[in-house]
Amino acid sequence: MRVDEEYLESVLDVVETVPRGSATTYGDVAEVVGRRLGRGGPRQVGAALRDSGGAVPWWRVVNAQGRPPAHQQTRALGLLRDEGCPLVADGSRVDLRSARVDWGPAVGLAAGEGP
DNA sequence: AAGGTGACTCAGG
DNA sequence: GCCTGAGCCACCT
Repeated sequence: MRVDEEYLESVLDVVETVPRGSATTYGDVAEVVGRRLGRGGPRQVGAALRDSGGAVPWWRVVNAQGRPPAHQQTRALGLLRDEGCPLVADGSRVDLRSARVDWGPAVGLAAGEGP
């Protein structure tokens, strides 16, 4: 499945803002992008990142359990560990309680970001 | 038009 | 913690 250009761009935009050493979830990205475009969901975010081909720090985007995508799991966890992102004790997943970026209720609606 | 698919999520057992 | 099933959205046969 592919996503259209506009959606892809928005997703990349948001993911690029995730600072080194933290992470976010597909659901959160979907919420912010959805706020701007009024469409999409977590699955669309996944599709967008898949299509983006590494143009953004995709490894900072994990699922609701703090687990990176199955295909790139080892790779992602390694990168996250290297950049100092908080992981759980066994390093198998991100500790979202401390690593998760908290996007305020208005992120994505700031002037110049919306349609 | 109809059914399949997936880098998702949530509730249940 | 792991597995299931239902819900989900947009694209692809």
